[in-house]
Amino acid sequence: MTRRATIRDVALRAGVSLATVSRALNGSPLVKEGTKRRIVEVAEELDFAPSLSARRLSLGKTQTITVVVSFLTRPQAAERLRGIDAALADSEFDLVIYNVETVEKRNLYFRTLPLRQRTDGLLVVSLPPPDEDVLRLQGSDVPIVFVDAYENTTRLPRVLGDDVAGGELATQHLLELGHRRVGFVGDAFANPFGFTSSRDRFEGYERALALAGRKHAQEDVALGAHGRYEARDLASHMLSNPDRPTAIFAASDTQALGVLAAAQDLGLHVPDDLSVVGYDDIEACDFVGLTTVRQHLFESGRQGAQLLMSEIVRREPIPRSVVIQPEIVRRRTTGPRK
Amino acid sequence: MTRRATIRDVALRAGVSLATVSRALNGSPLVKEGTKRRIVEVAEELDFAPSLSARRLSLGKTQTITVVVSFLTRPQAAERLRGIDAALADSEFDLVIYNVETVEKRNLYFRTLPLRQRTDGLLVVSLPPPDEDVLRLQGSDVPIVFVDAYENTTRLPRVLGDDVAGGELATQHLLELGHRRVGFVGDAFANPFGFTSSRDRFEGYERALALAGRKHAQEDVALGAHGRYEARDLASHMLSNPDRPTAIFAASDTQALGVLAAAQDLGLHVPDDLSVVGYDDIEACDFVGLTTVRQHLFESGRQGAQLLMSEIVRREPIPRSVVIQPEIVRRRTTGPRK
DNA sequence: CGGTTACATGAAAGCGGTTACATCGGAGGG
DNA sequence: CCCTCCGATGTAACCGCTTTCATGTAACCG
Repeated sequence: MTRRATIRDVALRAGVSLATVSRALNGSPLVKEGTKRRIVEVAEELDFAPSLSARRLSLGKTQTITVVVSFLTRPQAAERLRGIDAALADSEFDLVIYNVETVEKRNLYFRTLPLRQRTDGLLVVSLPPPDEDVLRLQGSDVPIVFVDAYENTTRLPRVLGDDVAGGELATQHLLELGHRRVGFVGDAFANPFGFTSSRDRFEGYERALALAGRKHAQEDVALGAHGRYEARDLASHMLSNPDRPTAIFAASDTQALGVLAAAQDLGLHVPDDLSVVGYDDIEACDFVGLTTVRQHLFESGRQGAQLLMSEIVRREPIPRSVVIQPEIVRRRTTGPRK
Repeated sequence: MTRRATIRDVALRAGVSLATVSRALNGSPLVKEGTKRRIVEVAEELDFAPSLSARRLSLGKTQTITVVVSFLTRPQAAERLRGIDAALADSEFDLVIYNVETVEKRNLYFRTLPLRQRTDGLLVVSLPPPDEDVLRLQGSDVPIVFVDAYENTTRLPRVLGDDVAGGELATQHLLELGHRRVGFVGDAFANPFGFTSSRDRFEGYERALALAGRKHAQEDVALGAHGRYEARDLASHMLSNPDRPTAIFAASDTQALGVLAAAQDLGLHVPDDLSVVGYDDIEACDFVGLTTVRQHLFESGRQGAQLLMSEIVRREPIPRSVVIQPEIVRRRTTGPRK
């Protein structure tokens, strides 16, 4: 077993030509039944497997879908990836992954990946393109779909959650429970990647307040770096004030968990002294009992992948934006204002 | 911009031959500095990018590492994947991913993926090969490394955690705290994928008990399907007995979280009434305060990928088994027996 | 000043498939 | 009975790159 069999070897052994073998193995109707059988037999005997590289070169297709995802290990990313995998699992496409955790990597990938020579389609997850690449991406000959990337993707095909609506939902829920002062803990709006979810969720928060004829107090909004510990510190500060909000909406579950930790530190009982709502509905919510806004993560990945496939395979025009509506999931961290 | 430029176009425009362009672009020292500059210039003008398929076919390499991973969305898997990505990020290899959640998929992948024509190397994560494939894998011409797969990989290169030692560590920790009756909640030992972690951790548990001159009571061991809810039910039952263990070692963090839920249901205070130790050290442990056994997930992925790379690139003989030792992480769910 | 040598470049043969086009034998029609 | 046409197969070009081997040139040497 020194060298893998090629289509040539099969042809020789089966006593037919290359072309016939290729046709037979690709199920062309032009090959007589008997010949086909013989060829398949020989192919198995020789343990033949076609070279993907050769096939791809010849076909002029890469048979590959490239996924560029930011912060692969965040639970959201993994869940979306599974949705993508589900959509691709029974297709002929291979799934190639690039993980982005730095701006440099992002820039590099946006410059080098959207090429016909590299991939048949690009799926970009949770990563808005940098300004300088937008135009090129619009004119790209490679189909691209963005999932969970709002900024700079207006004229590109994308699947989005409605963060504003989600923020409104969360805040509304708290207001309905009778809370008058609702705090907000989120990411700083400006960030190197151009993530907008915190900003948009905040917008929904403001809108809900406005609809109730309210406005947030300056000190009820705390923004900082993403992360549980950072959120805990922010919340600690906010809650130490004796004149504090009775509810907090956090821009992500991770941050909501930080808020919960802060409450615990301060001896505040949840939900009696403080109600908390998060965002995303990651797995941890369930066992912590965190009320949150559910994005349909798996679904967003699946739909993104399907959009991309239909564009690639059927050359269908892509609807510009698919929006997936969030929903509120009530658990144990929210209750009526006491 | 109807057709992407090929190396031919560059050659033509630069007034040199194909060969020279290829050499120039691949940094061969054989090309005169001036020529090289001109070629690079023209290449940029034409926005040239080499076809990967053609390159791969010509080189006879796929420049691809294939990762087969079970249950991609489990936090462990994602973290390991990140380790793999880290090791590969600056290499020339693309990362192709196959997610396995059914036995059928597993069988399919083990049969079709380990081929020179498909990939330069295979990294199998948390998925022991089925019996019938072991021999073929041993004789495979594609370098393969297993990560976190014990069964059927004895004669294959692999990176393993020491589950027995981990189980012993966890149990020892509880014994040192003065607990006399330590329960075990884990997965059924038999399962379609051949996972062995629960069994091995149990073995460590027994060993620690034996070293302390103890033996577990029949009713202190509960096995069932993996999952938080399943574990909660098992623990509920075990803890309802008035004559119950004062500590429980769970075979995974997920299950430990179930045990905690059961304790809460029964009004048992942790750690005063019950100590709980998990396994894995997933992210949730930190905010729940769960004492656990840390496997070095990121590290295991990284080392697996590196092993594979060195085998591929330098044709180094692979050390058979790399074992990564677990360590105990003390948090708030364990305390002295009261 | 002719011959060797080192260096830069070109020509062409792959890599392993797919497929347009040519070919050939036999069935059907006039 | 010959011509046409069709279905099955073969031939060869091509996909775009790498690399061996040949070639030309200029520098170097005795």
